[in-house]
Amino acid sequence: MYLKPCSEISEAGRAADPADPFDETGPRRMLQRVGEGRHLFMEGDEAHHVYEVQSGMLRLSRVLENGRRQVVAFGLPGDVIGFPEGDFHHTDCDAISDAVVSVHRKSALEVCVDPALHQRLTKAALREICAMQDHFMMLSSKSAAEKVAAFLLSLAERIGEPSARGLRINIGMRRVDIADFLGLTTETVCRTFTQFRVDGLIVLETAHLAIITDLAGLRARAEPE
Amino acid sequence: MYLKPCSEISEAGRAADPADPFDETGPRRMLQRVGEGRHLFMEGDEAHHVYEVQSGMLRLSRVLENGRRQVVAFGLPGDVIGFPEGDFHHTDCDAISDAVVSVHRKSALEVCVDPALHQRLTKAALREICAMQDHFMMLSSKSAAEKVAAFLLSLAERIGEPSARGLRINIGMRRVDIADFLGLTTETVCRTFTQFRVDGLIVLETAHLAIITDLAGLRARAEPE
DNA sequence: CGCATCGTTGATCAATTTCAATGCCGGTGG
DNA sequence: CCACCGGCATTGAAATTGATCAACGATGCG
Repeated sequence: MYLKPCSEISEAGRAADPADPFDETGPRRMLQRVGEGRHLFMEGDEAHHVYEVQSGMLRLSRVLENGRRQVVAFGLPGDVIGFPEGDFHHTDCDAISDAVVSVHRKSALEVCVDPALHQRLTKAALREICAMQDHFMMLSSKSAAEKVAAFLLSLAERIGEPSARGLRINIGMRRVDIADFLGLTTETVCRTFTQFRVDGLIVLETAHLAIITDLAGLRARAEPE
Repeated sequence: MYLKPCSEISEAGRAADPADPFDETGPRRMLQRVGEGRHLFMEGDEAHHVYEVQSGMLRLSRVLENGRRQVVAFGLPGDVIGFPEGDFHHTDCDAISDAVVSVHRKSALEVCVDPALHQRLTKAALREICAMQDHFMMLSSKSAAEKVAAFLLSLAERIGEPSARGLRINIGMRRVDIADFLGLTTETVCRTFTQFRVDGLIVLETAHLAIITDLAGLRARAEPE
């Protein structure tokens, strides 16, 4: 069982209501903290806001009745999350690590009272569509090695930091999140990490701190043959 | 090889330029025909328009260098397709069957000169995001049977017509399209159709005309266990 | 009628899932 | 301070599934 049933989480697991966000830079910038493990919203919730991730990492996922889970996306700083469909959210969203998001009324997507914000959100929606198409390519990649390599590379592109030994990645999510994101099992993700490690493509300082030591080699693994 | 290389298609495979669409109901409604097999746009093309499908069926896909293909979505009547990212299209789009689309300037997504249209397109973009999340669930479904069942059900929901023997579906796309949409091979799609047929869930009048004779049974196959 | 394209079926094989056990680490309480 | 516990990561062996390779059938078109 990946997630507790909704009833158990109830209000306890929720982040504080955005009605009382802490406010850093004036009314234009309503911020909200989301503690690790807390839900920002859940599938079926009425959608009042969209969110821009400022810091931390969030996880967007859908859960099937039987407990199977698909991680739809990870929300990293700069991402806009919580695009509604109709008046409801269609995914769960919870924080993998303590996060701060800025809150915008959903209506900012529809009407042009704040043209700059509106355009930013619209562009984000289009970027999201494109990113999801990229994700399709990852999901349909036939082999586990291709998926995991592509995943690491996309993560490196977003949050990789150059270091002495190579590109350093702070992998915030757990193996099961990666597995559910890529349509694999945790075991397969693990084995693939190990394979990359013994092949000298990456170094795992800890399970969540990876260094890409052979970028070209990893890129090669992201493609067939 | 699924698709001819770009060079072979060149301009010959393209639909007529939208600069000269036929016009049925005045300037607000610029229509464009896309003959079967013709491309509406290709990955990397500069994006000037977005399109609303009026009739026919289109296919949105991405092709990897090695010829592997992922069908990102099918464009059915009512769908809006061609959402750009930056100034470019990030998928190919071609017609599976003769299609008619109405053409809107890309800018209609950004500025609110025509609020009704703008809102319609924005809603379509959000719907698209949600639909892609549904597609993720299908792609990550572990078994081929689940994928194909879910695919048939979603198709039935969109274009199914009640008939004496059950819900009738005109499957416009070929097996290879379904396979590339679901991350399977044509052989596996075939075998799964056959399995559903011998199990009495569907009847195949022709390869492209299916009737769901046991909706509940098919729904059961779309889920694990 | 023959060719080309697509759909179907069969047999084999490789890959990943599954099931199971062990290791690792941080937190907690005696 | 140390032992224990729970969650997560890792590894191993077996079982299942879908890909692959190959052949054949159906259908439409010149």
